[in-house]
Amino acid sequence: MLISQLARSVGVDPQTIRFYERQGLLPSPDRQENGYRIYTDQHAEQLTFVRHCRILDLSLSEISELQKCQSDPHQSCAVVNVLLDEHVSRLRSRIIAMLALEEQLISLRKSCNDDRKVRSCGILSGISDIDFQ
Amino acid sequence: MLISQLARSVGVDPQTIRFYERQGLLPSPDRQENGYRIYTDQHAEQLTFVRHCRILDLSLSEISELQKCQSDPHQSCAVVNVLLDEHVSRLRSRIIAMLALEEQLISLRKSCNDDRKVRSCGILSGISDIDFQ
DNA sequence: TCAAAACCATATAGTCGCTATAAGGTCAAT
DNA sequence: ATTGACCTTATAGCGACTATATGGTTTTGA
Repeated sequence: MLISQLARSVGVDPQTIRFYERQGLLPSPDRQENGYRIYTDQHAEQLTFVRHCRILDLSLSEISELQKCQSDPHQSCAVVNVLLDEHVSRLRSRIIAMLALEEQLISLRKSCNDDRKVRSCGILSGISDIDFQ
Repeated sequence: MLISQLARSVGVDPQTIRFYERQGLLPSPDRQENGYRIYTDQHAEQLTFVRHCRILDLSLSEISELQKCQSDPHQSCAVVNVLLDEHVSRLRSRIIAMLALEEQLISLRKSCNDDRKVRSCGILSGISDIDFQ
């Protein structure tokens, strides 16, 4: 399969596939005589794994850690568990921060509901004054 | 006040101040004879405004829009309201996406609670199999 | 008095995960 | 023979900084 076929079947850009290859997330595939990359179903599976990880918002280096684990199936999977636990807890604190942020923004927004002039608009002065502790 | 004093008082890096100046978010201050930037309290206020906006996760170009509004106090503040409304709704959808993500991750994490070997670990296979619709 | 530490300046490169562009080679169909 | 759709590599751009290199200036203290 050529790169654009793989790309279509997984739903990414061909450039992204070459990028993953350069980053070491996908093995370099064999080439045709003309230099074109040829991919197998196994490549498609690996690419799908990477994409699923990205949808879970894992970083490329986290993905590369997981791949190292995959390549040694007798190793303990504690590493995987820890990685995922840390990821969840980072996500959790980002969500909490964003909820607090949303509250701030909504209360700021309430300080100017109607269409007045900037001079008396509560939002701009609110941004200056608000107490971010 | 010199750049590092301003930086300390607002809680940013001096480099960030120079960066904001280059981006047009802060006016170029006067210089001493030796070329050192000298800042006034007004600069400190402007920098604080920028930082507060950044804490609210507004982008630099959104901040620049707000500054344009500030500079014309007789203009209607509808622009400000719209900008904030859009920001809140973007934030809202990011939060919703992240909550969904968290749920995915937590259920994935449950598929391997104990310290087995990678071969039978539910997480790695779960990532490959899970149905992202 | 002289040297080290602590400032200041500019310019440039790196971060992350792509995405876009340029410049060119290959291949099938018209 | 040429068009169009592919393929290749290399390089630059995004956003919001942060780090590094290189050099000038000022202050501190032994």
